Amino acid sequence: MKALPASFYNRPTLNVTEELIGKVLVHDVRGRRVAGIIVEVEAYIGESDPACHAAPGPTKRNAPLYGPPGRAYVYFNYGMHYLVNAVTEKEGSPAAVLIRALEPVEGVDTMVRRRGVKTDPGGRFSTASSENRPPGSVFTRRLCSGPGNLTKALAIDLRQNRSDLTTSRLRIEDHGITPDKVTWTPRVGIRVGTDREWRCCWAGHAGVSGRVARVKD
DNA sequence: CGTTCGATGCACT
DNA sequence: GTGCATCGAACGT
Repeated sequence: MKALPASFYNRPTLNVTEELIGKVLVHDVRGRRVAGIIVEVEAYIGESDPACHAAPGPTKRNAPLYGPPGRAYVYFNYGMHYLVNAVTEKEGSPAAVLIRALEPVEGVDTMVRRRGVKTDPGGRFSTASSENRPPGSVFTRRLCSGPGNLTKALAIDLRQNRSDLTTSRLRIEDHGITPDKVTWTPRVGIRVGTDREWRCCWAGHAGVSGRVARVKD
């Protein structure tokens, strides 16, 4: 399956944001392919967006945001989580799309092991009914739900920062999957820039993360 | 169902 | 020293 070309990312970020829903994030580690359908993302656009890491201007950490589109921007947060973004727009225009949730489709056993969760058939990581999923896939709906959870399941860390999503073992592919409908809401887990409705979800999808917007003072 | 809170490390002021 | 683009356990209703 072919990865999306750089031209896909070299466009207005909100267009890329919406069209990433249904695409497939893949990580190949030592020949072990693990993948999930993207069902929830958020846009972070430019130095004028107070929630974007580019808001303070260029720094060592946010440098990938200023780089070429189609690269990964991975950073470490809260002392324990890695978060992965796809860099968008032309070089010099700092913007990216945060990947917040996946529906697991390949390497579920590997994801379960990396997450360290128990596969309790009756519990919260159990299979769930879902339409629009490839036949035969096991849908463990919480396995890759949340930006910190999915990087753990896919073994994404700072080694993948600046990886080329069009050619490297961390890639985003088009499998011809399209959501029936997407929903735009305010972004989640931030204290500033909550007025922008730049979170895009596969409407009604069970894999969307359960986090709620924080109340502003 | 809801809210609160501790874990944990680093970039940035 | 402060504040995170989080998570899940532990509580309250």
